[in-house]
Amino acid sequence: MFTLAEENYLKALFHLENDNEEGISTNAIAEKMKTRPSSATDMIQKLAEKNVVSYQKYKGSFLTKKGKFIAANVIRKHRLWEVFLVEKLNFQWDEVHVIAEQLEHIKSDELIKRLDAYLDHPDFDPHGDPIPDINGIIKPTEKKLLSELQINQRGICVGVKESSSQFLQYLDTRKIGIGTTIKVLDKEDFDESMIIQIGDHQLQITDKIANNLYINTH
Amino acid sequence: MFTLAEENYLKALFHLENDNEEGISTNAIAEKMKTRPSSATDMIQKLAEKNVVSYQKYKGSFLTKKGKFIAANVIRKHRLWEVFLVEKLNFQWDEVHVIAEQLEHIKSDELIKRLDAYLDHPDFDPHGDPIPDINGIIKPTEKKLLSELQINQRGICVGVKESSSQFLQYLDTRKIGIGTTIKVLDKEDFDESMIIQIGDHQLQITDKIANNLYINTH
DNA sequence: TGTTAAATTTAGACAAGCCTAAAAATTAAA
DNA sequence: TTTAATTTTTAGGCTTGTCTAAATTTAACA
Repeated sequence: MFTLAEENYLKALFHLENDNEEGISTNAIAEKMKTRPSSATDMIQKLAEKNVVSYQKYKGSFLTKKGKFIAANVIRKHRLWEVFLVEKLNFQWDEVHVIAEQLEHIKSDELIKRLDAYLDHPDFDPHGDPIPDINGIIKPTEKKLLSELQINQRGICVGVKESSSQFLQYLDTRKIGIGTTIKVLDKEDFDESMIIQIGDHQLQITDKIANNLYINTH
Repeated sequence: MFTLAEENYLKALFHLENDNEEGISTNAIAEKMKTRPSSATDMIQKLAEKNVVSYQKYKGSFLTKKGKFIAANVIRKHRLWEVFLVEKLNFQWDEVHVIAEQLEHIKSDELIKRLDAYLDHPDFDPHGDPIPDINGIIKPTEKKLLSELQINQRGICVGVKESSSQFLQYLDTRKIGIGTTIKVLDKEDFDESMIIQIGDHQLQITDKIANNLYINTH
C-alpha cells in the first residue's frame, strides 16, 4: 500500500516521463512537487526501495513497470472523479482539479469500478485528457493543436494544453468546450491569429489561444 | 483547518457524547479510536488548545460548541457519501461505511453542497441515521426498537442499532431495509421472539433482532 | 481511613515527510 | 584540464501522531 505522499510522487514522475526520455532529475521532481531537492531525494530512495522507481545516485530516476501501473491508476481515479464532478455535479471544468486531487487517493477498487460504470466508461476527462484503463493503458490519440489546422479544416475540441483557470474561463465565456466543433475560416500569416467558426458565430483568436487548444480532426 | 486524525477524534467524541452525560473518559476515547490512552491524552490536549474540546486533567472531556459543529459536519459528509454510494453506485448498505470513512475527509464545501442537492437533500443515510444539516443540527426522530412494539402494531424500519456486516446481511437476505413496513403479528413472552409480517411473507425473529431494529410508528 | 487498583498523564522514542546547512559528485567554462 | 558552478546527496532537526514505560491522580474497598 502507498501513502498519499508516495502516490503524489509517482504521479509526478509519470507526468515528467512524458517529456524526458532520460532519467528524471531530482531537481525536476522537487520543482514539480514543490519541495526541496533533499526531500525529493529522500522520497525517491524510499520509492526505489519499494521497487516502483529505478534510481541511481546522481543519475536521475524513472518509474518501473510496477510504478507506472500505480501512477496510471491514481491518474485514472483523478480523471474519473473529474468527469463525475462535471457531468453529475455540474462543476465548471476549471473548478474540479483541486477536488479531484483529494478524491484520487480514496482507496477502493470496487468504488472506481462502479464509478466508471456509472459514468458510462468515459475515455476522456473534462479537459480532454485520456483516462487510463484498469490496466493503466492510455489509448494514444492523434490530436493536434488548433494552430496546426489549415483554412477550411474543421475538428472537434478534445483538450487544452495548459489548463490555467483564466484560460478555461476564457473558453467558457466563448462557448468553447470539449466536443465543440471548430472550423478555421481564415489564418493571418502576420501574427498567426485566426478566425474560427463556433456554432453559428465567428471569433477571432490569437496565436496563444490557437496553440493551447487540442483538436481531433480524424 | 483540522487534520484527518483530529477530525476522527472529534467524530468519536460526538458519538460518545450521546451516551455519556458526563465528560468522556480518556479510556473511552482511546478504546473508540483504537489507540492507547496516552495517545488519546495527547490528542485531547491538542484539541483543547484549539478550543474544540473542553478538557480538565483526570476529569474527562467534551466537545465545545465549535467542536460539535465540526464533528457534525464530518458526520454530515460521511452520511451523504453513504447515500451516494447506495443510491447512485448501487452498493449494499453494509459495504459503504469503510469507503465513507475516507470520503468524509474530502475538503470542499461546494462539493458537499452540490452532492447534497444531487441526492435531493436526503434526511437519512442508508442505515437510517439522520444527516446533520449544514449548521450541524440533527433533527430529532422518535424512533423505537421493534421489540417495543405491541401485537398488531406496525411501523417503518428507519435504522439499525448495531450495524455489523453480519446483521446487515441477515436483513438483506430477508428483504428488510430502510423504508420496509413491518407489522408485529405475535409476540412470545417466554423468549421474547416475535412473528412479523414483511410484505406478503411472515418471519419469526429472535429478541436479538427485535432489539436491533429501529421502527418509526408515527 | 488507609491501601490497593484502576485510570490518567508525563517522559522519552520512533517513523513519515518535510526542512536547512554542508558535503560530495557532476557538468560547464576558461 | 583545472577550476568554478550546478546538481545532488547526506547529516541533523522538526512536527504529527503514535507507542511503551513510568509516574501520578482518582476511585474502590476492607
